Order: sequence, then structure tokens, then C-alpha cells
Amino acid sequence: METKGFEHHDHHHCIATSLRTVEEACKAQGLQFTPVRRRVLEILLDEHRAMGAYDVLDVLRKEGLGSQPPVAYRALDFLVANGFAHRIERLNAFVACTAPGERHAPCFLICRACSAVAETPGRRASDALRSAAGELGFKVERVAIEAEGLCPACVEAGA
Amino acid sequence: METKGFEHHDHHHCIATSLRTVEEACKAQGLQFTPVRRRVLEILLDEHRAMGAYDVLDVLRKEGLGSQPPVAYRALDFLVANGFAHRIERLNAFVACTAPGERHAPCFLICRACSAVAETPGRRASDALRSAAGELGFKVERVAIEAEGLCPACVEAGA
DNA sequence: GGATCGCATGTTATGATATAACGTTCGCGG
DNA sequence: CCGCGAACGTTATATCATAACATGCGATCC
Ligand SMILES: [Zn+2]
Ligand SMILES: [Zn+2]
Ligand SMILES: [Zn+2]
Ligand SMILES: [Zn+2]
Repeated sequence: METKGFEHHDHHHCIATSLRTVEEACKAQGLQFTPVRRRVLEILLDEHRAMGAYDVLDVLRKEGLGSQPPVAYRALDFLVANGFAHRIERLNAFVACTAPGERHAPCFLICRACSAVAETPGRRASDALRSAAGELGFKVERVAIEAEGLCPACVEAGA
Repeated sequence: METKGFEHHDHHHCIATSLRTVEEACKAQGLQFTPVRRRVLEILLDEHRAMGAYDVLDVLRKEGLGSQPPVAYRALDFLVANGFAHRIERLNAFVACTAPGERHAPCFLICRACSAVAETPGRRASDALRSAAGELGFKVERVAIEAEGLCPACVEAGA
């Protein structure tokens, strides 16, 4: 897995690849990749930014794909539950996963200036946490690791 | 710093010590440890659990110390800003810090069965994260590390 | 002492996020 | 055809958070 979000990249390609990967994963696991679910993933993929459920809903509304909160939340829940998107607790928002399919402990770098979000491998941090928790007898099931700060571009721009 | 929350301990003593430490820290830094702020910290200290702002507010209301959300949020913001309490993003809730005064990168273990929350040193995980972020040119300012799972007691009880 | 200021607090109103609950649709296997 | 389960549509409501403005009160300056 590679970190994405801050550096430039062929974004059309990156979107297409993710969509295809998710499509295949759904087929393989017998999951229904319905139009709403697919469209919500596309909306998230469009930007490497976290979007609130209501931001997503606004887009769906314009396109006649749904107009009430549960529509957006259900699609987002599906994507998150299956590892195709992640929820950023700090922002009450969602991002498309940059490595759908791969088992990974994601870790997010959130720029407070431009709101960019990068997903980066959190293996080391997550392992450190698991071992600390294990010593206490705590059984870790899920880990959320989120850093807030300045992305490279904003560090440079800022000062 | 020591992990607190799961093991038994002399809780009256632990509350008294925290309060005294915070009192002194406020005096030293010229911060106003007002009655509402003090009471909110006491409410949080009473249980090693995360409480929502409205839970805290309910208590304040009963005691005539305030009845509107901003009262609770302002006191909580004060405590969090000065490191006397922490916000748990995952739960939209707050806990008293178990090591007020010490500079630390807290990391939380949240039991999904009994809602206990333990604060444990997150140095290793946080260092791992900072170094990974540094390689990408991201400047980390704050880190939230939160694990959800089963505490020792619930592991044993559960299965 | 009175003017002024900063800061905590009181209060009203509203915004933002999330879910419960129930009905409808539709494909699929019995 | 019937019954079932999964997705979706819709209404209503719960939960979390803040904007904005008014009030009180001690510290400081003159
Ligand atoms: Zn991309
Ligand atoms: Zn940025
Ligand atoms: Zn204690
Ligand atoms: Zn427990």
C-alpha cells in the first residue's frame, strides 16, 4: 500500500482502478454493488478529501438518486463495513479507501488548512498500540489513528 | 504515566490527587479554575467512562450550575484545551485525563461492552506515526489514537 | 471613584450529524 | 404463485455542537 493524497497522480486512472477493484471484490464476495453504492463511492473518489454524509447526500439529491439522510448513510455504511471507504472520526466524515481489498490498518493525515486527507499505512503505529493493549489484557478489535496538522503543500505555503 | 481505568484502584484518592494537581496547574499558569469548570472535572473523574456533553449538562442542571449546552461545552473546552480532559472522537464524548500536567500522547482503549475507557501512554504508537508522517513532509500537530475492543473484565465474562 | 477592559457566564436560537421505524419494491428459491 | 430477504423510500426524531448577543464582575488605569 502506498500513501495517496498529497502528491500528484493520475487521478482518472486512480479512480478507475479503485472502482474496478471494488467491483471485483463485490462480485467475489457476493455483495451487491448497487447504483447508489457505486455512485457514492465515485463521489468520494472524486476528491481526496473527507466528505460529510450530507455533502454526499447533496450530490445524490441533484442526481435524483436519493434525497433523505438514510440513503447516504446506508451506502456509506456499506462501503465502510466492507473496507471500501473509511470514516474519519475527527471530522465526522468519510473518504474512499486508497487500497480497497488489501487488509490494512489505515491511518489518516488530515491537513487543517486545506482539508486534504491522506491515507497511509498505520502498521507500525497499530502494532505498537496492539502490543501495549495486549499487556493490559485488552482485546483490540478496531483502531482509529488520525493525525491533524499541515500537509506538505500547506507547510510550504504557510511558513 | 500509568494506565488507569481497568484495574481496581483507590478511586477517592485518585480523584483527590487529580483535582489537586489541576488546581495547582491552574494557579501556576494563571488559569481560572471556576466552580463550573471544577465541577465538570469532578463529574468526569467520578467514573472512568466517557461522558457526552449532554450527560455532563444533565448533572449540572440538577445542581443549578447551568442549564444550556454552551455551559457544558465551554467548561469541557477549557479542560480539553489545557490537557485536564480529553475528547474521545469515536464517541463524541469526554474523559478526565489520568495524568493531568504531564505532557503526553494519550491513547484510548474503549470497551464496546461496558464502555470503560482507559488512557494509556501512546508514545510508541505516536512516534511511529510521526516518523511515517515526517517522511511524507506532513507536519503533525495533534494525534488521536483510539482502539475499540474488549476490556480484560469483559473478555473474561464474554467468552 | 469612575471609566474601561477582559473574561467567564447566561440565554436564545439554530445548525450539523445520525438513526429509528415502517412501508415499498423486487429478485430468487420453494 | 408464494414467501423471503435485501435494498431502498420516507417520515419523524434523536443527538451533538455552535453562533450570537446580553449580563456580571473583578482588575487596571487615571
Ligand atoms: Zn486519486
Ligand atoms: Zn494542506
Ligand atoms: Zn480513578
Ligand atoms: Zn468492558
